[in-house]
Amino acid sequence: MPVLDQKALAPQRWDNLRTLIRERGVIRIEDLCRQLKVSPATMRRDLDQLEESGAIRRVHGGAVSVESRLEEPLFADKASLAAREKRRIAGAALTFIEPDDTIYLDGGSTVLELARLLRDRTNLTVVTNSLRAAHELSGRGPRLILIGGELRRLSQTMVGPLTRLVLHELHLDKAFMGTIGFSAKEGLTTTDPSEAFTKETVMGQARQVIVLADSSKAGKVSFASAGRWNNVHVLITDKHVNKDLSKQLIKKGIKLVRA
Amino acid sequence: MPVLDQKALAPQRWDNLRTLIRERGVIRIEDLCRQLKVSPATMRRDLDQLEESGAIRRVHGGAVSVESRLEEPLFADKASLAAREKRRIAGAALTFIEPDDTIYLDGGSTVLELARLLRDRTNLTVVTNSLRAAHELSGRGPRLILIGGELRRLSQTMVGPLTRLVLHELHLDKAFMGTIGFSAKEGLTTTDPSEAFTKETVMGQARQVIVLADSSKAGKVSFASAGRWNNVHVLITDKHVNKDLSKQLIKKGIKLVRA
DNA sequence: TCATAATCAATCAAATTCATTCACAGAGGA
DNA sequence: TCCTCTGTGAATGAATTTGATTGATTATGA
Repeated sequence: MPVLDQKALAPQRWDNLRTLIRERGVIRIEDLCRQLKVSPATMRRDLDQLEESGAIRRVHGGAVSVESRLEEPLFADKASLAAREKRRIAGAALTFIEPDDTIYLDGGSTVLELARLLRDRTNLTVVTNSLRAAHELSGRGPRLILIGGELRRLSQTMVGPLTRLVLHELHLDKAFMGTIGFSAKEGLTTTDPSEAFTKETVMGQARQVIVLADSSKAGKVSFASAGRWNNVHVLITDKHVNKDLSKQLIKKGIKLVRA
Repeated sequence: MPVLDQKALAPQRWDNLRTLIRERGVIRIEDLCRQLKVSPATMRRDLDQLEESGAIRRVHGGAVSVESRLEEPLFADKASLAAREKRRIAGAALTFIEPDDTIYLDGGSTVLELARLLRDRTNLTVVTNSLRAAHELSGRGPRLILIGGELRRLSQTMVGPLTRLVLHELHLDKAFMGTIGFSAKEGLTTTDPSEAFTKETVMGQARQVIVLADSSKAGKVSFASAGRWNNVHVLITDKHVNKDLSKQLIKKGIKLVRA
């Protein structure tokens, strides 16, 4: 990399910036400032631009290139933010579970937290399409029934038309559902139509439908509709959820729990 | 691994963490702190993040990689006993698999070895009732379909009447079956009637049935009948199997493979 | 079973990094 | 010349990350 002894124009700098970050995978702002001879403020502005264009991802203290294996967008950043909220929400969900219930556990990290809290319960039947929830309860815990289906690797859940077969044979007291997004108008939405199909089948099959979703999901609308509010009985979320949205949901007859 | 005395950015630390844990299988927090030069508090926070993303699993005192299944000592012991034979048998089974096949993988440690050998195959559909096999292929590999059913914890398989539903919808080119025991007279036997029911359903559904069983299973008769020889096409076992038994089986029309 | 030691989660304070605002400099146009 | 516009650097308070401390929880061995 050539050392610049002359102030470079902005587009040149961006080019060098891209190269530097791609080469090193990850680099801290301090180093970039030294190499490109600009102030931290300017560097941050540059990085903002590049992130906007999708070439890099900013992290606290520096930037990582999107090609690098350090970049792990899947669950990591999302989950870390709201991990505690998720546990709180899962805890609140526990109060809905009664002895000898048959409950359904959907995919998603919030519901997974609920699964973890059920490891010592034995007077319970858990039905699930989540491989991760199943794994969590595979050693000990409630009676466990997996619905069949095709594995969707991204979510580690079983989805698609095959899931209908087992579900139609079962009676579910309560279904605990996750979601990618929820909004007053569109209801629950998710990214994958097969996933959505299975969610709707479950919700049609359960006596009580309880949605677990932290406030980061609020207002989000994703690709596939996965259930309207008239099929939902309870929404458990956190305190940061919009007041306006809350009111609208309560008016729709949803019981709202803020954990 | 880059040796910088400069403080590493969080994503770098996470990457090193993932590598360390994957390499060693298990590692305690204390060691991680020393290696990555951070406080235990930070390390715990990092581990929480990685667990949330599914990359690792936390245990008291440290972390284990999700690949290494140290949590099931019972199963591990069994697997190590005749591990080499099992791998040889699984390797021999590979030759029966053709591109674009739809195959069934039963429970048991020998069939699990076969699953491991399929991690890089994508032109394949795998149907299974084994949670372990599913876990083995959950990250990448063939299209994966799980049949539903109740989890039998001892074998980590889905069994019982519910399994029939999905199976009846599918056409299986080859079924690779495990067993507790096999004998010329009684055929395949297993300990649990529900398990036996599912095995028989599968064998009725598959065009070709291939049994994988090392010689320690030979002559054993267990509680529940899980299939007679006229439903079996191939038996893959090892060289130590009794000559007399071999002859009897060949006479029954079984193709015998000694791996 | 109990006691002990190790480990953990929660909280706080310090340090670092960040976003925002403002002022300044130079380029180009009227 | 004056004005505006853009890009830059500096300064501020806000936010994030980190390590230390605490009391609680969990494993281990007698």
